[in-house]
Amino acid sequence: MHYIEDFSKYEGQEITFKGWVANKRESKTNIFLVVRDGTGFCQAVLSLDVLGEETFEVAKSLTRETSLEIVGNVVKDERQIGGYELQASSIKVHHIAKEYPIKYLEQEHGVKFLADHRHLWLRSRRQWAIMRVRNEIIMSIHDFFQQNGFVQTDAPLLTGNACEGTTDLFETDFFGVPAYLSQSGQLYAEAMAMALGKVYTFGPTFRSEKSDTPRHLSEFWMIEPEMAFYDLDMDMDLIEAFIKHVINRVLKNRKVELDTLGRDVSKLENVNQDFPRITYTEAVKVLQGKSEVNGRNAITVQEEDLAAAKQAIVDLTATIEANEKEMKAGVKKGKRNYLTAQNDKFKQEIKVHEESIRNIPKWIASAQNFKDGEDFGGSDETVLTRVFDAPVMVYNWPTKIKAFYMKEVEGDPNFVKGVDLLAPDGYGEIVGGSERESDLEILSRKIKEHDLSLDDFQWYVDLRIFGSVPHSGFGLGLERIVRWVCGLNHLRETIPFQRRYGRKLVP
RNA sequence: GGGUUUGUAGCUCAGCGGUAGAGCAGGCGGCUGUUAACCGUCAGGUCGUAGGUUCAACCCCUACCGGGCCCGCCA
Repeated sequence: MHYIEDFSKYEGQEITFKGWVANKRESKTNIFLVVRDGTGFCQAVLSLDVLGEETFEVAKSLTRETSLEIVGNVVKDERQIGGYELQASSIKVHHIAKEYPIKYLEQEHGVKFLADHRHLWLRSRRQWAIMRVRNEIIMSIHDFFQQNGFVQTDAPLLTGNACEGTTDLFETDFFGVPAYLSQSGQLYAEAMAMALGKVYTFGPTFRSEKSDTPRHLSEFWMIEPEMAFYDLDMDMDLIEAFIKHVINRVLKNRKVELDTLGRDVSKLENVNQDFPRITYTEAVKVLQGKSEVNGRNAITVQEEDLAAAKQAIVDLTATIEANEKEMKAGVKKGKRNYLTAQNDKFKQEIKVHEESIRNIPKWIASAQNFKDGEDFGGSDETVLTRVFDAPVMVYNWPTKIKAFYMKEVEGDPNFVKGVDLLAPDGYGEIVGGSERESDLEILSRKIKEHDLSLDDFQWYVDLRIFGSVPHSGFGLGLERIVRWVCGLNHLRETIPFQRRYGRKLVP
C-alpha cells in the first residue's frame, strides 16, 4: 500500500493505491479519475488499451466516492494535482458508492447543507486541507513547548465552580452533585506551574454562552501555558515567539494545503515582523481615529473600504448589464450559460458588498463613539487591526473588564497586566493572557469583590501562601488560529464536528 | 436576546400579479489526454407551512417554522 503523499518517492514504479474516487471525467478510450486516499489527491488514468474492454466497462461504472484499489505506475506530470499521475494497470473495486450528494467543489453548496453533511463534507479538498493545517498547528504547538522546557499537564474537565465566575457553564451531574464542564484549565495550570515551572495544558473547553458569531463555538480546544517567574513582558515575548514558530512551521510544511485553500501566504509571512505592542489606552485612541499608526487612520481606512465596496458594486452592475445586453443580442448556448453563471456570481458578490455597506457605517460609529474603559466589540477589533499588518498585542487593560486573577499595574489599580493578541484582517482575538495576581491580600480582596466563594478558591489562594512567585500565562484558542491561518470566514470549518449555539448535536 | 435578510427541481440560483426556468448532479447518445471537460437529449417542482387580498398569487399582506449575515454575551 502506497500513499499519494509519497508519490515523489515512487516515480516510475508500480505501486498499489487504496482510496476513493473524488471525481471522474470520461472519454471513449480513457477515464480520468481524481482519487484521494487521505494523504492527498491525484489523477488516475484508466485506459482502454491497458485495461482491456471488460475492465474498462467496470471502470465506466465507477461513481464518485467509490472505494477501490489501483495498481499502476507513478508518472511525473506537472499539470496534475500534486504533480504526479497514476497510470492504472489494474483495478479492484471495493464498493460502488451511490449517488454522492456533495459536489467536487464544495463552495457550490450552502452553509446549512454542508453542515448537515459534515460527515461527508470532511472528504472534500478544502476540508482535507483545513484538517491537515489544524494537525500541523497542533503538532507545532507541542513541538514549541516541548523544545522550550514546558511540561504538558492536563486540567480536569469536570469542575465544581465557575473558574472566572462570569461565563455560562454547561451543568452536568457528578454523583448527585452539580458539576460543570470546564471553561478553562488556567487555575489548575497555575498550581502545576508551581510544581513543574513551565507547563501547558491542551484540551477541550466548554462555554454555554448563546453566542452566534463566526468566532464562537460551544466546544473548542484551548492551549494554556503557565510559567513561574514570568512577568507580563516575558509573557508577551513568549506569545510572539510562539506564534511565529507556529505560523512559520505551517508555512514550511503545509504549502500544498494553504494553496488549496487559496490563502494569501504573504499575509501570514507578516508575522516575521515585530508584533506591535500598545496599551489599551493607546488602542482606544487608534480606534477612535485620534491617533494614527504608520500614517494609517482607523476611521479613514474604514471609509476607504466603504468607498471601495460602493465602487465595486458600480463596476459589477455595469459588467452584469453588459453581459445581459450581449445575451439579448443573441449568443450561442454555451456562451449564454457562461454569462448567466458569471452574472449569478457577480450578483452574489454585490450582496457581500451591500452587507459591507450596511455594516461599515455602524462600525465607524461604534469606533468613534467608543467609551474609554469598555471592552472592545467584534467590529472594534476589526477596525483596530485593519491598520496593522502583523498581529498586535494590546496590554494593560481596565481592571473592571478583566478577570479577577489578573495582576494590577503597579501604582495604578485601575489597570491590570493583561494582554490580548489580535490577528490581522479582522480575525480578532486569538490569544488572551496576563500576569497573575501573586499578592495574597489583593487576590483575596478581588475574589470577594467578584462574589466568588472563598471556600471554593482556597486551594487557588494557597498558591499565594506557600512560596508565591510572579507568574504569567496565556490561552490560545486552537480553532481561532486555524481560522486565521487558513483564512476562513467562520470557525465552523476549523473543527471536525462543530458544537455551536443554534445547531443540533448531529452529526 | 436585538437588527437585517432569505426560503423555487437532489445541489446552487434566476423569475416576482396572468398557471414554472438555467447550470450542476442523474439517464441516454456524441466527442475529446481530460482538468469544475464539452455538445446534444431525457427525466426531475402541490415555488417552507397556514390563513388572507385579487377575476387571477411563486410574486402582495399577516402569522408561524427554518436558514444566512451583523451585533450583543465571550476565547
